[in-house]
Amino acid sequence: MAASSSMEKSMFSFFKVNEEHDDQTIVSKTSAQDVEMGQVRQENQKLKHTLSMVLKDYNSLQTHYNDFFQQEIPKNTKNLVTNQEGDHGNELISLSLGTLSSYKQKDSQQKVNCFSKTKDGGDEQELKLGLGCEFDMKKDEKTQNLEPPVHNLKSERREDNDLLDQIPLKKARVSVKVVCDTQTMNDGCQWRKYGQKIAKGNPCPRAYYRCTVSSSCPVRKHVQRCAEDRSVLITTYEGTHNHPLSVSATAMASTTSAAASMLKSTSSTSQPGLTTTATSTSSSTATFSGHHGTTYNSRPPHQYPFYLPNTTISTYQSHPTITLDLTTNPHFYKSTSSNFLRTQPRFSSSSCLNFSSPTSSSSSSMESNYKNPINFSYLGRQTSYETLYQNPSNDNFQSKSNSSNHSPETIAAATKALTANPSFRSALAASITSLVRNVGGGARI
DNA sequence: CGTGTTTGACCGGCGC
DNA sequence: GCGCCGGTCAAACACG
Repeated sequence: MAASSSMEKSMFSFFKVNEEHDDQTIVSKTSAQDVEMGQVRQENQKLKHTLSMVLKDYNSLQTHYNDFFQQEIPKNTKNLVTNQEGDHGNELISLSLGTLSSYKQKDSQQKVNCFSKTKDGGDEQELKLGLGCEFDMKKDEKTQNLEPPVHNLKSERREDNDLLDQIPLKKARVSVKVVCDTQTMNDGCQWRKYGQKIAKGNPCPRAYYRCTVSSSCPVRKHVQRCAEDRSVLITTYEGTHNHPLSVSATAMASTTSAAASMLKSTSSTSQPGLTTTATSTSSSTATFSGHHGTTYNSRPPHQYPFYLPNTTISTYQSHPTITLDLTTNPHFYKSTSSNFLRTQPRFSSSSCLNFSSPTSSSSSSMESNYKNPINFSYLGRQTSYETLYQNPSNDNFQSKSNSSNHSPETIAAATKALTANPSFRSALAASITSLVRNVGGGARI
């Protein structure tokens, strides 16, 4: 016991000493921690300040962005309307954009390439990106002057446009072909069926729908199964939504808008050496096959301002119509990013159309494209090339862009060109929202 | 009862 | 002028 008590004493003294030492240590540590805390607080303040600055910059940029569109779109519209004067039959096409939303895969086992019926409550969130795309479907000579000619062959240009010019064009239509086993594909909009007809040459009835999101919305669509392949659903959109689109509705709006942009460009770009095979009277279609399964009408692919896979431009019943065939699996999308630049000399942001087909479960390449932001970035680069290529004032950059050396100036110039391209904005809206959705796994925008 | 669909009638554009 | 055809209307009907 004695030993134990002495041990206790020594232990006590030990702890006592240690305690005193600890007190001193604690005091010194506390002061050190105070200093450290002060530094952390200062850093925190700095970070807060930085964050507020970033937010401020972001808001400022957003404001400028909105202002830019508010100024740019009416300006373009004004020009186009002016160009329409004295040109009967021309109509202004306007497709407004919102954003994409989360689409849930209906059934991974199901080989259905259409939009899911699943409606996410979060999709009700209304966003307006304001990426309007308004244009004249048939540009006359005045309009042509608005865009710098790619080649100095105006006479040939007139020939090129004959196909479209000879036909008094009505509202443009965008037709989307998807493999879908449901009666209609869910594109996010609310539709009300108002009619059904058996169209000539197709035993399958054509159903007519109108948008019911807004009572005054003029947008129509008709849905019809393909005569050759009943699993293919052909949805044709016409008109402009005059109301904010739900997030989920924007996918198709973006797609159709970008496609319509392609139509615009089609009717305004010089195309030397054109060979057409237009035959019909009320409908005319001059078709050629481009690379990677791309089908264009009237113009060879290397001359086309836009490069859309499996896309057909035609006029039907005096309606310029662009058909997006999402039923096939173009190896366009399988191009590696490096090959992408080398082998696809003329792209446009519109090539991103398939971003808007997120529920594709049958097309792995499309899906991979959808999930791969790299492809998008290259598409964007190609867009910049296209824009600059059409702009003689950017010859300097054009030569730069042809090389593989991408200096900061080059990137800056590309960025400038990108933001100036309405088509890019269209695809950007679709792409960003798709990517965000994809990355976030259903994250809301 | 409100909302959406069905379906025959009707309209307008176009070709002959 | 007539017929064809695409597109729309609107009454009847179905459904929740």
